[in-house]
Amino acid sequence: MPKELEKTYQPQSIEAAIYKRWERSGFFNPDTLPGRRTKPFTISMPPTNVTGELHLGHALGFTVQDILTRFHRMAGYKTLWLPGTDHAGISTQIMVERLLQQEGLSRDDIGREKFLKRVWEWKNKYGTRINDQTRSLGASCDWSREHFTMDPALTAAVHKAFITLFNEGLIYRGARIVNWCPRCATALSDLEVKHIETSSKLWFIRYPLSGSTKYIVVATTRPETMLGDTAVAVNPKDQRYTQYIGKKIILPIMNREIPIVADARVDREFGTGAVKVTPAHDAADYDIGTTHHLPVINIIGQDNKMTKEAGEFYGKSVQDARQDVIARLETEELLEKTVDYAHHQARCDRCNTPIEPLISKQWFLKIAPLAKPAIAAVKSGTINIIPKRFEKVYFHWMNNIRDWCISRQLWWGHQIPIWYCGPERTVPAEKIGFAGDVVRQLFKGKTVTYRLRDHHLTVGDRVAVENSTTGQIIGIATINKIECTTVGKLPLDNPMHGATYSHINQLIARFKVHYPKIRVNAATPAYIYTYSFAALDADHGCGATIASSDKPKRCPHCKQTKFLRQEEDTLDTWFSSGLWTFSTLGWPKKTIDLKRFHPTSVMETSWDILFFWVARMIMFSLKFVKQVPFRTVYLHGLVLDKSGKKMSKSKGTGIDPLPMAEKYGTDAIRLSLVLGTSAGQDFKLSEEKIAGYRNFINKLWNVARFVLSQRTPKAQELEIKNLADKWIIGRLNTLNGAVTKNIEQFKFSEAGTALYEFLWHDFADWYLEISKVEKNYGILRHVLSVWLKLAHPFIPFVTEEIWSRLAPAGKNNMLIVQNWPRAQQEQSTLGLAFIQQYVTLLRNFRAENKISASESLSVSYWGSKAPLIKENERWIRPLSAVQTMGMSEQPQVSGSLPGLNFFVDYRVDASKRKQEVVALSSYIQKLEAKLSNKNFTDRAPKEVVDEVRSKLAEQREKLKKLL
RNA sequence: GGGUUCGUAGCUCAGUUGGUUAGAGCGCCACAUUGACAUUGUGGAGGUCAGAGGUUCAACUCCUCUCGAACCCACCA
Repeated sequence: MPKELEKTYQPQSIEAAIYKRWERSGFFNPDTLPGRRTKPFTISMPPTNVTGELHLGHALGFTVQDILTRFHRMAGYKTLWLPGTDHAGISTQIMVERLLQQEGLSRDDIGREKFLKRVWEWKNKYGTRINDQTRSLGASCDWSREHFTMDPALTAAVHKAFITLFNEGLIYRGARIVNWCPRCATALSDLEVKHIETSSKLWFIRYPLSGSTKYIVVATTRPETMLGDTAVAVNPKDQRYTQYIGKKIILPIMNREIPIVADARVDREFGTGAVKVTPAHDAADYDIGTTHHLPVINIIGQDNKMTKEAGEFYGKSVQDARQDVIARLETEELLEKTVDYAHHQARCDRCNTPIEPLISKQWFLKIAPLAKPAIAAVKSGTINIIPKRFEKVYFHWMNNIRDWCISRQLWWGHQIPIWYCGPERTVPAEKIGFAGDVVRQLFKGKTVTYRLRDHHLTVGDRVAVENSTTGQIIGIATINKIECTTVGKLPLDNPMHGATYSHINQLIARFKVHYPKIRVNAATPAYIYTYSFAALDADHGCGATIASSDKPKRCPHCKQTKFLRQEEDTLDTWFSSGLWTFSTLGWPKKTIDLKRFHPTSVMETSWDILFFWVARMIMFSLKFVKQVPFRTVYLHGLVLDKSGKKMSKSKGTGIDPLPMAEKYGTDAIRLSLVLGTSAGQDFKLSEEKIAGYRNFINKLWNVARFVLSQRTPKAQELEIKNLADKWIIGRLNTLNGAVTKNIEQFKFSEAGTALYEFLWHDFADWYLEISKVEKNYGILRHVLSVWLKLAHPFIPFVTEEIWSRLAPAGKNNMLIVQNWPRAQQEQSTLGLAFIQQYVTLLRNFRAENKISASESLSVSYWGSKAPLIKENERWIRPLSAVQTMGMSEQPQVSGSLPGLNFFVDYRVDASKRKQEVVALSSYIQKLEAKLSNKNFTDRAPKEVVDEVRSKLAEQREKLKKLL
């Protein structure tokens, strides 16, 4: 005998024990699920960042995923929900850096190895905590298959992916302008940069024309970058400036002569129509600089300080340099004016530091070739995105995608599986998918042509120098001068900067061996870059770049061992999570799991990582396993605080899910996250809402208490004995169908709301009350048990607990593995619906006439439906709080329904009745107007017209009785 | 600059392919209450569905515009 239930539901004492029972049962694991299951259902849990603790967004995601998982498990699928955590490179590193900061240390103080040890300690602590929290939210995921993005198996997958892409020439290394976060001291991808509206100023600076007293005025938000200007650009169609195109300007302060170039990208409307061009520190200027072959002068270093190139400002912070430059310009009367200006400033997504665009050597992934099939997969419907409107956003982003900077100068992450043979990290890569550079080099007084295995080199880079005729590495040298001249067209589609015609044939011959896919194209302009080297280091590696997971035994090219050194950069954290759906199933090994569970069924995550993650998974999965990673993407909205802002722990506006779960129960939290919300739509959540669902859970608890308090012989369980039985079974069937359909269509709110309405209103308010009279407790118990199954995906804890007391015990008799109910035959619910209206009218009568409860009422009723009332009088009386009731015709009418009149023996307030007459008349008028409209009767469907007709007749009859 | 979402009862939000006198929860008002449940029950008040046009027999729902709010993307210095 189950011990008696507490008067109110106490989640705290129940949840942990139930979770433990589930976990021990093995039901989370598809391999140990009972029953014959052939069709797989897989969800790959978005790996939780090990940065800290869970927030409500996680709780929402887990809830939706758990609903889907539990539903499919009960519906007979071989169900796998695979959990895991993400190392979250930059975010976690920041957390640990902050921790160190409290100890007065920086990561450089303790070094890479010790720092990583600290991060692992962090990861172990928070990874465990997060998994515990995930358990406490009821997630029915298979912990035996749990993964972490830096597990050895997943690291192997990352290496495999990187090396494959590298060998195919899709990954390359080059010096490009990138988003540099000075605080994190790393490059970032475009996605990791947020644009925040900032009020700033626009400075108008005079640039004197060379050999003239005239000047051109340029406008800038960053006056300090003028030190690195190498041109002024104007729109070629701008009448104001056409005469100056090709002329020179003397750059103030630096006194450097720079050209005026024409470029269509310059907006004539903005500022003065003339733009200062700083290729080294602005992405747009970088592009202009590339077009016009402008020199690139780095005046800002990675430490956010001015470089030697900044002359007298060397060593100053960017902010100080700005003030000093402005002051200098003012004293030289070159500052025309300053105006207030609001613009969007680029900031680091993680630490909010303003981004400094810098040229630095990074690894990039050519992503357009991967994007193409990924676009097709969504376009063809192989992948479905819910809600659909996000498909548009996806297409827009994918169609405009730019190469992805995948290297990070972080310590926490997957170290790039690249090995260099040589002492310097600037030694360029060999197999990088483009032809490379051939340079004429002035060295030791002789002109020799060498080949460099990279382009976009800058002064100060140390490079491996190879004799391109013999292929022999001569040494490692430092570039101290670069010049550029244009020579004409080259026959290769990749920019072969600096190739001379005499070497092209040799090169093609060479590259045909290494890069059989290289294509020939006659339209590429070529330039000769002449690099001068300061010194040659004879003790060197061969400069080869080797892609390898482990340290190679020796350099495959020069066979030396002593110069091998791994690339120090790590990969963007999203590179590894992009492999998540298949790396966690064993890829690159051909595992049974991979075959069975991939593609996964549903990807459930929040819309704000559509690009970061979802898009990348689609691209990588198509690339590496030739399958979509998932069939459906369900995007949930963001949980907002009361004021409609994204919840933030630092601002204290967040609701922490775990104390809430402690206070109100996990089931209540889950309902509050899923009910009244819709896919992709952000929503506000308040504690009051959670409390409301706690009340519902308690209501359920008490319903169960009542049901359990009644003895029921098993045999009579499904015997429909009366009108109410018929009705509740009918309603239950409808509910069953609706819940099933709505979950299948990802309409969780509708499914949950239907469950809520049924339990509280149909079942508790009506059926349960009736059953106190009718005492058909078999049906009562049956309905509750079916309802528990239907509701289990939403509120697993309380349903499992009640189930354990309702059903015979036994491992396989846990609710979590019960078969999903199938809707039974339809039952007519009309009879009871009619009585409900009657009861409501009577209750209404008492309330509106302010008849106190103690006063007893006597009611007579008659009409064609009267026998129906007569049959059920025994429970209608208590429900309507009428003491005496009988079938007999009366001269007066207190109220009526179609086929039923009733009279209450009580003096009533006449004004109430008057109000009702007015309302009824106006409604009747409305219906009449509708029917007298010939257009309506002719064109509207017959059913609609008939409905209006019968309604009108009904209302007219009602009115007649009232008068 | 391009794009998206939202504007429905005091508050938080539902509203499926256009057809019910527009719904729920919370709050409010009135009444009830010792046996499933005060984390309760019964009843009620409260909305010209942001505004203006249009399409239609019929518009909260479709179209256009306007006004508010939020967000995403983008190299206007």
